[in-house]
Amino acid sequence: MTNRTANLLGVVALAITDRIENTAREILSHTGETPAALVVIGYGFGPSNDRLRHILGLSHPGAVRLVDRLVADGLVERRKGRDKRAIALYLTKRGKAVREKLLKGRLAAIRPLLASLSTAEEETFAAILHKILTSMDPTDMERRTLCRLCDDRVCSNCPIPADKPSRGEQY
Amino acid sequence: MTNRTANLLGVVALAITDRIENTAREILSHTGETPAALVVIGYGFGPSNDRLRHILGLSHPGAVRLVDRLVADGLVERRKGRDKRAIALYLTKRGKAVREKLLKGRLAAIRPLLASLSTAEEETFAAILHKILTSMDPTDMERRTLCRLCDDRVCSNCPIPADKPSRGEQY
DNA sequence: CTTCATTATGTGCATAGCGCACGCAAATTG
DNA sequence: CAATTTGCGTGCGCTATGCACATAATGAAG
Repeated sequence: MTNRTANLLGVVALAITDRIENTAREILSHTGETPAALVVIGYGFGPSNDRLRHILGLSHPGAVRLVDRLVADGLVERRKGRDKRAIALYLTKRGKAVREKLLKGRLAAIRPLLASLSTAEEETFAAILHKILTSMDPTDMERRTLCRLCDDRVCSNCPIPADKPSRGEQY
Repeated sequence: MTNRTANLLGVVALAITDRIENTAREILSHTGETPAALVVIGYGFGPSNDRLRHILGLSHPGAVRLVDRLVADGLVERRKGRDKRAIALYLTKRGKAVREKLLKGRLAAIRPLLASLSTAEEETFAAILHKILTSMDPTDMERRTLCRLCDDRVCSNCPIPADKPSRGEQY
């Protein structure tokens, strides 16, 4: 029984990530974790390479090269970090614009799947999804990983990072 | 409002595909569409290269090379198709065993996320997921794509291919 | 305040997965 | 039976990524 539900959830999850990836590919000319990097950097806390790498689940060199690509595209800047060795990553104007498109495209890719639900059903659905996410109880770093594609502006009462480590500058 | 639900769904979808991919990576030493290929071929209808390629959303050469890898690993056999040019793909004994692990691993990766739900909640959740899938109304080929990781044995009343083209030999 | 470990970045090199352009054999069509 | 289409495979290249290594800055210990 639970297996049947799990299978259905797996199908929906696959359908959604397929759609999100396709949308991202049309907006950005990079795949893999690159779109996620743009979203994460765009939160504006100036992550170091190492921070980014952990959030994206990449190796250290992998993250360096990923940032290389984004810098080459004029989407990301490497600024000075709090150390002379550490860097701080920020989006350029163009980077912010692309990030915006990615976030909007992601939601637009998902929304049609909710169209067939009544308002009540959608509320129920959202409540269950919220419960699932709450039950995952991830560490702070894992939260960042989970939300690496999130549009935090639409995520009111977010079970993940909205209510978490100071949105200000560090973490 | 719908955006919030969409965002929550996006997070859950990402979490699940992450988990599924991680599980698959531990079982198989290949990534990308390779696990899906094993599942699809394992349905036993002897797909041609071209059929497989469409289901997986790959280019033609991409599918050829993917099959090359699986053949090299002793997981897949190229048999004669209905033409002298077409081939028919089948799993070897080892291929079937690996496929089994993949399917079990996938469900095991998803199941924990449902653990916090009550029986009633899970039923409601399954009903909504079912409704979403039904509303997608995909073509036959798209169904196969959606279900390219499915364990059809647990998919009773499946909105996708269980109730579709003859499970027998062709399609 | 020198020395050593740690932290943070970057580079050379290699690999996996995939696409494009092409070639060729078999089938189909007119 | 010529012309087109279908189906498979190959040469070549590219993107995203990892491993091993190099190097600079920081911090801790004597």
